[in-house]
Amino acid sequence: MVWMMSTTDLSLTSYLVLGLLAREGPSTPYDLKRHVAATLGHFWSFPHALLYTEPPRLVALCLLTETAEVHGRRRRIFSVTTAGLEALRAWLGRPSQEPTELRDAGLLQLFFADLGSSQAARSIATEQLAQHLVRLSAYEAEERREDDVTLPRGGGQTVAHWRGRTLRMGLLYERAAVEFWSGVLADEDLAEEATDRARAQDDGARIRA
Amino acid sequence: MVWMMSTTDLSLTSYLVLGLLAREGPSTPYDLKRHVAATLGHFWSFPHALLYTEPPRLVALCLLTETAEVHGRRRRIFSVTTAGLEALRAWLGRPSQEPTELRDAGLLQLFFADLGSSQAARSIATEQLAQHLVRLSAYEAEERREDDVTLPRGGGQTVAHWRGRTLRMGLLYERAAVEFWSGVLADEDLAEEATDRARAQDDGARIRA
DNA sequence: ACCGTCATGTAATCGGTTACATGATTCT
DNA sequence: AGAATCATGTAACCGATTACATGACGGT
Repeated sequence: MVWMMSTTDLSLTSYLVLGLLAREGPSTPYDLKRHVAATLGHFWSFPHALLYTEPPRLVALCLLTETAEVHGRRRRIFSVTTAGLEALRAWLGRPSQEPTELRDAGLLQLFFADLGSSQAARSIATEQLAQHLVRLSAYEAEERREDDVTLPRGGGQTVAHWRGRTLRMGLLYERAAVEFWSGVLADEDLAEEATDRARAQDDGARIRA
Repeated sequence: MVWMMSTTDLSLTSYLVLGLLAREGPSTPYDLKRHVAATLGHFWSFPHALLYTEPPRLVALCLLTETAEVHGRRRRIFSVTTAGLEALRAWLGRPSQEPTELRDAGLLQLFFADLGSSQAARSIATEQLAQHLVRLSAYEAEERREDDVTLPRGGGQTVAHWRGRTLRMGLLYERAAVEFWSGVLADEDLAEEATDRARAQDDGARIRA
């Protein structure tokens, strides 16, 4: 078999678009946007502009085709071509080895908290903990809803499995985050107690002197 | 107090550079690179080129100063200015609300695994699990080393706390990831068993017919 | 002296983000 | 009819990634 040109291999965004179109069939960028928002979008931001600009790129590579609507909202509808499907499958056949990219502004702030005010770490951790708790409970609510829909089917968990999985990864991450930030807060409390004690002792010494 | 121009607020990379310089004192981009590699770099990639191009940007904003070395390797040494420190502190005083960005190629592949071969999910999960196990044990080893260094000091955990923290977040994340991917593999095993059983039954029926 | 790796930097490209802008629908 | 939101798109900027390229240093 002749080896396919690697088409300067595609970005993860490309595969996202390719995959969604393969699964959902012909869609508009707005459709893509909604699907993303409901799944990966929870912890991996894909600004809507991306989902408008990426498909045309893929059309240029012959991995998609475009159908323009004539009246009403002249939206652009995209579909995968055979080549597109092939590219997607080829990618799926090569398990990725790239490490996870975990970018978190709060974590960066905590990392430098010692350079800020004495309360910096505490306030950062408080904020982060609050945020993660909110997201965690949102996920848990979504999970319950999902269960309600899925369980009645009984047995075969073949349908909408992918959806539950991103949900589950999000859940596990948020739990880890909550644990982490709680730990930070606890540490801070300990540290504060310690300095309080030290100060008290110091004051005592000063008074005695 | 007159409110500082927001200096078209800075990117996270800017704060990384600002913070490292504030903590470590005057450094070359290469110094920065090493510090990053030993801490955040584990799960947040900062290509070295960034650490060479970002400081000049900050110099232009008067947040850093540059000292050029004359002979030997004419390296560029950067230091924070008072304005730089101020910007850093101001940022630390505003706890971030941006959500975590969790970008993972493996997760994306899993999300679309149903569109690939029947073995796709399994091989993706196997690969990911292996990767995460490696990183997890690397973190654990590093944690032990860290403890060896830290514990003897006894009492006050004021030193090198930041380092342990990124380590800890990495650890918790990797544990979550290992749990996740193990779960995926288990699911796949169940699913395969089910289809095997179904096929066996089917074969049986065919033979009896 | 040579080789390998460490160290240092620059340039070009390209994808992602922000910002802008406007057209449809729906609801009141 | 008007407001609000949904839906749709474009363009410019800028940061990040890649690739290239070379200089110093340490060991043999």
